[in-house]
Amino acid sequence: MTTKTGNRGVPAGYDASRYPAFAVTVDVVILTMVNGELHVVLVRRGVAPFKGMWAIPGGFKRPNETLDEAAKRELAEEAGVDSASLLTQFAAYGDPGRDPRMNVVTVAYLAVLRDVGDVVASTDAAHADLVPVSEALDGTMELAFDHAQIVRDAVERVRADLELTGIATAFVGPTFTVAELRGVYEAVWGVQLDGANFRRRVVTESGWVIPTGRRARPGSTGGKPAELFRAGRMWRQGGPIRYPQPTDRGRRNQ
Amino acid sequence: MTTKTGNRGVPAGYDASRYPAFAVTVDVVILTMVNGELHVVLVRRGVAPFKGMWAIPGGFKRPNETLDEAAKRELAEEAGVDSASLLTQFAAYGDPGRDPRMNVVTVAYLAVLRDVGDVVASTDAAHADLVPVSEALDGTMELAFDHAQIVRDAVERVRADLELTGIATAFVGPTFTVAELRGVYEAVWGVQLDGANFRRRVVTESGWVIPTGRRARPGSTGGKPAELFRAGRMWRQGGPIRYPQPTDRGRRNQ
DNA sequence: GAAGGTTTTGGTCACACAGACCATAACTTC
DNA sequence: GAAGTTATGGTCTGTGTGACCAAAACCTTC
Repeated sequence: MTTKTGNRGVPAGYDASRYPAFAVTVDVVILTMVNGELHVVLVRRGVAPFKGMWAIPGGFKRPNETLDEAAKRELAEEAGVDSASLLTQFAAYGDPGRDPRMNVVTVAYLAVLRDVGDVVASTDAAHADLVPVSEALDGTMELAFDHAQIVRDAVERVRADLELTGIATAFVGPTFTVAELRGVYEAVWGVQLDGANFRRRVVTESGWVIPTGRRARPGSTGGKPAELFRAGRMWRQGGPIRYPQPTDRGRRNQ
Repeated sequence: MTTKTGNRGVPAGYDASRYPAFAVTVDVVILTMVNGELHVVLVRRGVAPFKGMWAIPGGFKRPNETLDEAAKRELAEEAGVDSASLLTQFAAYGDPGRDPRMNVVTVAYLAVLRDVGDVVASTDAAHADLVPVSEALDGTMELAFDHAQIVRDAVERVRADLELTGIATAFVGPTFTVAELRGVYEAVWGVQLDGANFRRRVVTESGWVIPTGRRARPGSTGGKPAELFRAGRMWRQGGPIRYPQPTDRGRRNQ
């Protein structure tokens, strides 16, 4: 490895100080399902700039870590989460002036958590909060930097990945009911799916869900107790559900 | 905009020099169709490190330009291309040691060109070359930095985008034949598609292709001259062709 | 404990679509 | 002309999807 002190083998034109220096940050959009609605983890900024405004967790990348490692570290430090079901990079932002202090290029990650009822409580800083994405993006909440755009892009990514990857299973626990899984699709896409058709798709074709034999306790509103499943291997190669195409056929109840 | 000299409004903790400095580069994977095969534009590095090896075009981001602008500039400077049909960011790479000189984070872009028969000739540096991606990735060509992985990721992205976006039309000219368009899918996916079924899909349903009334001159091998089409508006909302699902039904000729 | 409401879960039906497969038209070269 | 090649239009069949119905198994309330 060539060190900065020794110039051997490196021509004179390659003086590192000649090239513009940037700070590189990693920001993590943490999404999860709460009460059948998509939520995002936001923190309150305690320092300028944008002091007191909401922001997504993030921080500076260190020279000796990869981008993925930095994202994992920030996830743990700022949101108090040890391991997410899913952590993927999805975009980079580098507009001049996006940070008033200096030139900052940020790499954005998408994290999906399951069952984060205690995340808000467990974070030691106690400044992290779960906010519905609808509220975070409807303009009433002012987000720091270009974080509103970053959250928008993350949600857009999830919507697309729902068809292409097994990201839906990252929103639910290790065991789950069919209705729970369907709720993920309905919340992220903002649609209503037929429960019977959804079940047929994932439970009839083998490989998507594996029955555990146990049943979930019905909610306070009653109903037949649902079977509990584990995620199968097929989720590695995509998702079983496609975004519903509007048909002009039977639209009886409308 | 806050300058580095004045510290007004910024707390003492925010000394920019305290945070690790990175160089930020933008690299562009330029893909195009040549002779029914997917090709990538590579340049020979004239300077260390990796002098003499192949690399994808790229360069340092300037502080006063956005990432998208930097990509457009590099596309013009290094490959001699004024405007690509498509230029999208798709990943960022920041592993420590990926550049032996210093800490470099690179943002990778995917560019798709149509009709680049003269690109290689027109580039003033005359060091750009069109290489089949199969050759670029089969291990015989040594690519600088982590550029082999970047090209792999770009191709993977194109494969997925073929179903989701109108990226297929970026590979063909402003007017094209159905067979030309089908060739894009066959080359990128590495599959054989039935010509009749493909035509029915894109030409029967309106909005995908618009007939121009003209016909293309048949190739030297003969055949009925094909109709020339323009791309319709539907490509904005996705692609009409899905990756073929292997069926176990009629496999007569095999 | 009976009644009514709710959720799960299994089934049917019809339509659209995708893939396989001809068949014909319109060009090329030999 | 004859033979080969490509484009283009058509048919057919199995599969999948969406809409819908109905029974099963729980809850709460009277």
